[in-house]
Amino acid sequence: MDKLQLHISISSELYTKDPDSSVLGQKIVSKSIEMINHLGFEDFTFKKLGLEIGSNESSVYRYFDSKHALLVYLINWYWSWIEYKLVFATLNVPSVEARLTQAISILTAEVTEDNSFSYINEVLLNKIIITESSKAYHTKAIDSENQKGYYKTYKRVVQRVSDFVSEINPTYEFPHMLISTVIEGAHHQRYFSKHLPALTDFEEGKNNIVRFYTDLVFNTLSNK
Amino acid sequence: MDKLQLHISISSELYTKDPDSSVLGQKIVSKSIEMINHLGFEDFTFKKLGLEIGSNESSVYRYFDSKHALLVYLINWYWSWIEYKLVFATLNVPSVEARLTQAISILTAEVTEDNSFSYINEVLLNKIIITESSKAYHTKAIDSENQKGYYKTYKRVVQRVSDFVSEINPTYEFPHMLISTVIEGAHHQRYFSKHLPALTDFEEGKNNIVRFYTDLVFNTLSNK
DNA sequence: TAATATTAATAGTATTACTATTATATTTGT
DNA sequence: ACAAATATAATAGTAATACTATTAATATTA
Repeated sequence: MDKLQLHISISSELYTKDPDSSVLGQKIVSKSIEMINHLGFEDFTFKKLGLEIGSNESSVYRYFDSKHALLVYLINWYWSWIEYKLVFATLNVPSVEARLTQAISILTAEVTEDNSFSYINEVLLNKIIITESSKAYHTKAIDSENQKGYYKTYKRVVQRVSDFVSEINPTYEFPHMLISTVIEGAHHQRYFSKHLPALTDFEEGKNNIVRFYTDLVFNTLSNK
Repeated sequence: MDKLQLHISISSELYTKDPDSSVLGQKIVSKSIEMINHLGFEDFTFKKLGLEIGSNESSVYRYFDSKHALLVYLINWYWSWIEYKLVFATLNVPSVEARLTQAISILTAEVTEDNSFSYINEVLLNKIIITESSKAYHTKAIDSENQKGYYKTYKRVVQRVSDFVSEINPTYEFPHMLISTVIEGAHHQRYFSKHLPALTDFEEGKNNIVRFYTDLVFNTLSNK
């Protein structure tokens, strides 16, 4: 899939004006990914973004209602991209076990290469998901936003992988818990490995996070 | 432990003036727990707090440098309290397996009663931990704050329970990952059950979250 | 070319997260 | 009992944030 000109389409509730439809919009998305990484979401502002892209704060507001809305957009882009990778990687794999193994790897591995089929840097976006995404849904407005479909892409990914789990063990009670635990857990472990290593058993180059969650899932499904 | 006049002591880096040392300080802590629950951390301000406790914004600042510092204080109070419960519940339990079962239950169960041995409402505090605590450590200042000991209570709790894991299976590679996955996971599942139920298999009254994580841990430790 | 849409620039607002200063209580040591 | 020290309240102020509104300039398209 490396040089494929893939187009991720994002549903229209997630922006005011489609950022994919203009050069300015693409610059907004592309530069905001860099800046959120660099400054952290709290210190990132539309004013600073406008300055960096040689444009104006008010121009950014025509694409996104708020910086929260921009973060939600980025998160949905990310999960659409993961969903694409998931579908692609499991398309012609006959064994469910192998499909689930692939899926867990995609969900828990660090993103190390920017596939550069677009103006979006997936390596940096993965870092944003790890460090900032929880701020998007830990909000008082969660319920109304959920109704508007702000989190549907994420939910669809969880459902898709939970289906593999249920196919392997149809009587297993907690497929969604298992997969959401794996996804959120892996993100936490990657963050902890850099900042709170006492909470982790991460070791460079040993693929511990992917191994840990893969074993966790298959032990859980095989046992009892 | 119900009516015990337990005193949780919080190390002095975590406040400017010890809130436990005055009526005003206690009111600050007590009221801020209510208000953060009610408003969410973003909309909670020291100005609003001052108003509610019939005092002044600037008075609050003498106890805590910032609202971030107050959140960190509350988180440490919570984990000190959990640590106390952990020690108490496993004190005279001879079997490690039973100690670990107890520990997982304490870490993953919902807090439903305010033990009222102090001015702190543990039920509300548990809700703050679930919805707001990730905002405390997903910060650009994490590394310097970690060095100052802002997260040591949490790390100590993880270590304590990881020790049970290692005692049961000394060759198991990932005791810290396992326990931090359980803790963070359980908090996520409780939040999802209320706001994003598609990510969960929660059912009222069936104790699914505690059961799920207990099974996860013991399957992982017994297998292979 | 005119109409339309897009973008840039400017200005303004309420609120936030503080800091600094001073006045007034309250506590404490002798 | 009284002065000294300390704690608190009140007021004012600041730079920055997260926007909104308006107008002007520039592209695009019909």
